[in-house]
Amino acid sequence: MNVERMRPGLGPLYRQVKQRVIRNLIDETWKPGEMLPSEPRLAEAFGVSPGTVRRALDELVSENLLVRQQGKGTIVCRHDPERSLFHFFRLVDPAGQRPTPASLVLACFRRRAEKAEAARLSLTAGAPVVVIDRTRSVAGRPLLVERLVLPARLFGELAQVAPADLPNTLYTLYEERFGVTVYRAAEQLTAVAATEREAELLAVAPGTPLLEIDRLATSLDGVPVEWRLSRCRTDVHRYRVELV
Amino acid sequence: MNVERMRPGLGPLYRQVKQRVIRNLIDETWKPGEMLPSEPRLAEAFGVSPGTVRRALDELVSENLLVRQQGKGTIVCRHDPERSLFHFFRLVDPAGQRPTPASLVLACFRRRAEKAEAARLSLTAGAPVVVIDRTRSVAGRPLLVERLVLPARLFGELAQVAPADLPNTLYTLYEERFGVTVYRAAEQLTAVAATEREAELLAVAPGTPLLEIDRLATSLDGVPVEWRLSRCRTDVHRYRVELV
DNA sequence: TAGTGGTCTAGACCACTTT
DNA sequence: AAGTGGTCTAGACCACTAT
Repeated sequence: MNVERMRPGLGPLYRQVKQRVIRNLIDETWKPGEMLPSEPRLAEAFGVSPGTVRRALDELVSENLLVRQQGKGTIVCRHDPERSLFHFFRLVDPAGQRPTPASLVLACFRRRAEKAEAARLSLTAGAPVVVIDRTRSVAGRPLLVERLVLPARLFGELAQVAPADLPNTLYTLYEERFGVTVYRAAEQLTAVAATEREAELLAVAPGTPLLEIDRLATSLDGVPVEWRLSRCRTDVHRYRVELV
Repeated sequence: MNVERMRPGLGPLYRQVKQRVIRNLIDETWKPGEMLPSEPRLAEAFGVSPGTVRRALDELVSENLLVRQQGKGTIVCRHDPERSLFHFFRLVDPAGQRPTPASLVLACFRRRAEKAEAARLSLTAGAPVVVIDRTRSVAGRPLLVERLVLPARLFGELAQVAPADLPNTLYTLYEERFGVTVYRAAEQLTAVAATEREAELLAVAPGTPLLEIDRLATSLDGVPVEWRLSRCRTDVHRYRVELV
């Protein structure tokens, strides 16, 4: 086909195809869980060869945005409850297994962003945010306490949800209810001492060392959508990372 | 070529090619820093098409075992001091920059493995190991204290090296002196309280929360080659992870 | 100029799923 | 039987590096 048509110096053709696919994911032309057109069909639609489409999809699969199913087709990744946990939750038990924590929402309300929050979420000072405080437990034992801060522009109605109705795996909710797909996150870990309140919530002595996880999650288009600050007991569970 | 010749049900052809390349890396047919034969040459040698070789090399590049240099060729990754740090060292300063820590070796000796050490390194009970205790500092300020345990079978002579001669980036030494390439590691993080000795070495109060990093490093052939237990101050530096 | 990796195309055959 | 992704091949042209 006519290569010139697609390439005003924007790099390799397969990356342009990849970006067009991502755009279709952002505007929900193809929604999570849905199937994409077949590779030959996409190739024709984009005016490139099947091999080029394949390479674009390869990258998207390796970035966990798509899943291939041999003989069936390619579908848009979904934040099923399992995936949500398996993908971003890095705490494992002594046997290396991921636990299934249960949430207890302590508070869920709307207010203006504090300075640090606005900075972290790239919001203007004082922009409205939704704040969620909760604890998560495994087998009845408290594991962590955390605060989530979200831009109200994206998640405004969240503050009206009854705390008890907030699901355990929020990313599924973000996706199904607000059309926001979290697909990348950066975490920063430090060791801190438990405050009085944290100690009480986690059933440990004040001053106990806790693992603080500071996570900033971004959506498909690179916009920060959630700031999450967790403090975890690590007497049983540990944070696991594979370095390649 | 004759596909049957290479495939007794061992999976895709390009993975068999990949394994053959890895074997050549293990037995040092191609050493770190050296250049591989060109892709057409490899294709001929392996009796497959260039595209298949390319796909095998693609995976090895994405696993950081090879580096491509357009117009020149493909070389075997080397644990340069920078790479060594950039690749496995996850602590960053407040600006997100990786520091260049300086090492101070406290001890380096040989003894029999303790039970936990043998288990972790897949050694028989009481097998000889080399133990290194050291601290690492940034800008004169202590950052972490750590103990490394290595199988003496692989690193026997290490115990005879004068502590002052041990380089800052050990993985370079492992590779150049002992032919051991570390290419994968798993880390487990917990929060712990500083002991008296750690507090002294790190210039903090006893009981200060520290980030404990438990790292098991494995070589090309999947054998554990180093167990490293670090305890870090996180008042300035933080452990950073990207979740994709 | 020759050789290398980087990209793109085109078409074959296989394994799997669906109808 | 038809359609899908998975693999493998073959050859074109480009960008870069060395000489």
